[in-house]
Amino acid sequence: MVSKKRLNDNFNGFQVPVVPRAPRSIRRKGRTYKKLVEDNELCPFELLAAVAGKLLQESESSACSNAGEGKGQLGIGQYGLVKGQHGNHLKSEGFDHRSCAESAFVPEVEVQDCNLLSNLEGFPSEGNAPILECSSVLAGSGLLKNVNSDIKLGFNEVKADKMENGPESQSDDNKNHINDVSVAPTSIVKDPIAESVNTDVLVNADSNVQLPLYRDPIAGDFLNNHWNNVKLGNSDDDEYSFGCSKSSTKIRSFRPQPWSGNRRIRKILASKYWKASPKLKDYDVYNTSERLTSFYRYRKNIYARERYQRAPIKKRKLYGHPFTIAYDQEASGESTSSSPDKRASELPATVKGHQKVKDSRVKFSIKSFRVPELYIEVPETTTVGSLKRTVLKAVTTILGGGIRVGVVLQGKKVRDENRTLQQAGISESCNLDTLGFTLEPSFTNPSSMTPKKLPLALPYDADQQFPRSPITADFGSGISSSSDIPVVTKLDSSVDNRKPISSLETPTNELTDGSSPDSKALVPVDPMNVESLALVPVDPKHKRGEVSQRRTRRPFSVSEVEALVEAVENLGTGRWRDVKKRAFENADHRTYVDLKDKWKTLVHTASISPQQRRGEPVPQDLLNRVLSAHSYWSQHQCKQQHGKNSVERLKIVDGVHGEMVGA
DNA sequence: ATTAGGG
DNA sequence: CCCTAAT
Repeated sequence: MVSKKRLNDNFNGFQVPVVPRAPRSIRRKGRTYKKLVEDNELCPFELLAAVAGKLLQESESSACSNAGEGKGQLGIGQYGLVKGQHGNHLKSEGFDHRSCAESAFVPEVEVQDCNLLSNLEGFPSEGNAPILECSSVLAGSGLLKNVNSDIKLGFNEVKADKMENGPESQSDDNKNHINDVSVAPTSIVKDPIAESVNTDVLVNADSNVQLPLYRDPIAGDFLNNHWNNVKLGNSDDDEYSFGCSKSSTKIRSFRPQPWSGNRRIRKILASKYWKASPKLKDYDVYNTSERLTSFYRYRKNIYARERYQRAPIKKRKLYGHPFTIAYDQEASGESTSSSPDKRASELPATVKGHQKVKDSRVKFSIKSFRVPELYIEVPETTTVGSLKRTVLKAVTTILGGGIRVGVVLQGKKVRDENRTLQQAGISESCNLDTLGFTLEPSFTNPSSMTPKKLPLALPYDADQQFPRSPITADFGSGISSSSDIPVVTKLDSSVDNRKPISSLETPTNELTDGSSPDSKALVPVDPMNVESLALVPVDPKHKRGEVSQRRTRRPFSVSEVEALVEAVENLGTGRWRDVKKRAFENADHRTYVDLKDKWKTLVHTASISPQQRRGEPVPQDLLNRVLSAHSYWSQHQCKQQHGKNSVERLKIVDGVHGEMVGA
């Protein structure tokens, strides 16, 4: 928690977030879900994955940073796969307009500890601010070994706003590199269609975006310490696939912005945030992401709305095999209690700097990251290239909003960042194969089932320039979509304004409650912590290897509440399954139990004074309806009788409160 | 698989 | 939201 706070503070406005993760929820999902699942396939965006990987590295490095700076690089693959609507498998085929991209895959990225990294690359440990560089990685290509501290993110087209935060004290000045991430949409250059999947080359961008991430250079002692690595390969795609919702099929949302592949934006991050915690221990991935966040934050232009979806039925299965893990090392398994000394001895070169290093290092090779579901909507006439750009934009938007990395073990999110890997069950003995990482936007709106809200507008920088290359032509169509701009407007004034906006602005706090936990999602392997942790008996609750995680909190939106109220008015309480079917058929993350619980809370909320209510305010009229319906159904033991009659009666009730009418 | 309730 | 018990 502490950390959480810390983070928030740092970020200034960024909230933490809600994490959109794949909902584990699925406790019971009806066939409906299955259907969805089937329909949806994963579409990987490598970018995100790459970024995520980067982040991870970074975070690690940052952790290390205290001691020294680590460098990590991320590679970003460019191509994302999009599935056809029906296609089940990921294919690299061209996409349909409507296809939903569920996830992006990233080539494997190997993340090494900072330490390792630092060692490897030798960047000067001192002084430089590490930067994350994301280079593109081709699929298949494997690991990035290099770790440089720089991350580069290039956004094509995006204009760079310059965000500069002054380099913080940290110093980075020059040192901090700005990251350029270049994600070049390959497509741009090439024929869109053809490229679909494979293409991508990374573009180098000259680009521009730089993110200086990091903190002061610190001694690299730290680095030295760890050597053991466990590799974890992630293979899952699905685990969290965010499905497209069935109904929607379409992707909603982003305003397409065309951009040229070449352009890049540069931004500077404030170094401040990048600082790593002084101690290695705490260091969490989060920081990294946050840093990024701050970095991007400025680009408010674009909003991507995300929905998190769940992979319904399969969820569990998926969870089961998200990762492939290879063990490099010996130690991890033992880690639990092994004595430090012993380990140390085991690790050769290892520990120079730290004495503590007892545990072995865990090396993670992340093949892909699951990205939250993105909804984008473009005209059918748009080109593939444009689509790609749109997707990219959406992705970058998300990134801009701040990305967080979540760790999922056996389908459960590991939220406690303070937990050691061992405690979390991430060790050889445990189920490494069930380990997964997710990228989570920091700001997200829980999607509601309501479509109307869904559309997101992405405000974008008007000024952005788009190259006028041949490609540009393509854009044209895409751009046309940009006509959607209005959408943006819509967003602002949208009905729900509160929601979307709030989501952005409101940070984390609220959402966080339940969900924020992510902030601690990644547990860096910290030798020191390990030790200390080792002393502590493992929490009985968590079996080794398994971390139980609560579902992410997804506050009901007003529209959802409205739908719920409506359904209950008509169906009565006690028929949650029906309510679910009737009003939340497409909301995979809302189980009937959730609806029941929500109703319970609504009744309570309606009973208390407005001052005592928390969270997103529910319109009083809705609350009145809640009370009316509750009252009504309490009197009419409805359970058995509902049906038509109910409607009538309700109306009567309404009269009383005057609200019922709705639908 | 649902429902009801407590935590 | 989770968990459990009872259906």
